[in-house]
Amino acid sequence: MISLYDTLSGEVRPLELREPGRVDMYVCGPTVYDHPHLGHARSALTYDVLRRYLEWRNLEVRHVSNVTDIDDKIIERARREGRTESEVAAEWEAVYFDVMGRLGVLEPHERPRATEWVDDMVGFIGRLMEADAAYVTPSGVYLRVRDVPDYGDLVHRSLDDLRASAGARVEVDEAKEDPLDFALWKAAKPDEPSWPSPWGPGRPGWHIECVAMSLAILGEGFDIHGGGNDLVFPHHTNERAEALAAGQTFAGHWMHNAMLNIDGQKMAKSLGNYRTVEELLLEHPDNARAFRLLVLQTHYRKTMEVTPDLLASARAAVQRLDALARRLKAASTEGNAVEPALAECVESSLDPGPGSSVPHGVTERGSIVLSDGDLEEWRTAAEGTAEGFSAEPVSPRHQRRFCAAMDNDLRTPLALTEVFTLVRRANTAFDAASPDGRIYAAMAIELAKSLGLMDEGAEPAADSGDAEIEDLVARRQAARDARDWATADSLRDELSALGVVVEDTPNGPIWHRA
RNA sequence: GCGCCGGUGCCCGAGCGGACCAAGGGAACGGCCUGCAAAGCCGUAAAGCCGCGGGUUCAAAUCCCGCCCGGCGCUCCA
Repeated sequence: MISLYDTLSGEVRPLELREPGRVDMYVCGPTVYDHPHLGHARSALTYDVLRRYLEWRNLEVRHVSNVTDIDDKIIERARREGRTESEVAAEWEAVYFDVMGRLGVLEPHERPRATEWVDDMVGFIGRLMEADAAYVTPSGVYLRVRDVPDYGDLVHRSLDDLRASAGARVEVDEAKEDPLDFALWKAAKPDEPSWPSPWGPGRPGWHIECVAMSLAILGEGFDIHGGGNDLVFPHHTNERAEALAAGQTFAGHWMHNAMLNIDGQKMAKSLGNYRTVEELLLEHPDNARAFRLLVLQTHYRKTMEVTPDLLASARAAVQRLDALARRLKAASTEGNAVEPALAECVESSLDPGPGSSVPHGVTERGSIVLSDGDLEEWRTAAEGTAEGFSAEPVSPRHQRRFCAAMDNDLRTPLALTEVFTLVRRANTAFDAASPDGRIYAAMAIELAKSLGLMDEGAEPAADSGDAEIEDLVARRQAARDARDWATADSLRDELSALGVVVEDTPNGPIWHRA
């Protein structure tokens, strides 16, 4: 049973799926006109982790995320650069997905572009007009907010309250019936791209695209609608109003991630502490995973801090995971992956309890290296019957706690606790030359993978320098065997000059790039 | 002004009524391991009793009231 905080009801509620076994989620994506910043990254990572976890629990996820490729900012940039809006949007859309990909964010299954769905939006507005929920003014088509039942429910504010602050910052269009009414369709202005409509040429208002596309692609009552918490009002409130006014059932669950602070202050261009993801990635090769870890170490509904120190600390933690992965690899005799069997073990300890509507288990994952014997041992160990093993039932217990934490509104900081506890147990067991080491290590890595913390096709594949390095490592080992420390140390210096770190283990030396 | 969210050790950050837990990560220091390292493990005491002041309770970091401080939102915004 997986529960998530629902902004609308204001409480953590079980995720009731429209269709058992499948989760349909729509997440508000970027407006593509500039470099993606760390805030975009946090948001994308939040939903990436949700998706990965749901999939890891064997749910089929359909993840849709829009690309807003027409709006004021894009028009402005296009004008400034003397290009077309679609050129600007195409450029930044490519940058966005490239950057997110480098952060390990899985691509949404569908990423509809607003400009390709204008017909649907026009159709949707047409239905609102027919229902007399909207009206036309010289500047466009507006939704009549006062007729929408429970308009302010998502922000938990009354209509009067909202009305009181409406216009406080933005000039109110006198033609509107009510200051809260918002544009569904903006009448074309000179030199702006426009599309035809029954109300004259123009372009869609901000909110209509998400309603039209989410309902068209996922259908009524889809499971989760997500985005940053700055979208709760007005964006999501207005999307919801449009859907309600059209008589359509909208999202079942509203999910919002919190913002982030840089060096203790909100990140803003005006404060000069605006950080792009590209800068982050350039700074250090491990920053992609370090940032993900940082995101995971803070609950998604809480403002997170980003400072150079925190990033460095997260990098150290990530390296700890990598070190364990190397240890596991070195300790595994033959590289025969027996993945499905391990998955079975994992699944056996994932029992969500009676009455759960959520299927459980794990999807197939590659690259955990264990022998068949290990698995058998693990299984019996889990039953607490095998001699020489103490891993039981500790390992499954950590996993259960991990799932319990994740199931309870994605408490990733708590879930990580289990991962790192497993890491320590694994290392302790390895130190003691206990067979438990591989079990703990495999489990720790499996859990880390479910959060996207371990690179998928892990093995970076031998590159050209490897033969040379292997040779140096071997010669150093030979020198050590001959107790020729001077030679051994100078060879280690050579390796370190190549950016290679050697670690001596009971199973012989292993090395990795720093 | 209205609404919301936080204030826990050197830093980040769990815990949200009692137990194994004030978790986990990072930093620092000491020790073990090591030919030396790296990695790893172990330990760190009397000023962390959980922003401050009251209250509820047999029992509160956890609930209630007030106050102080910080952050965010109120149609640009992840």
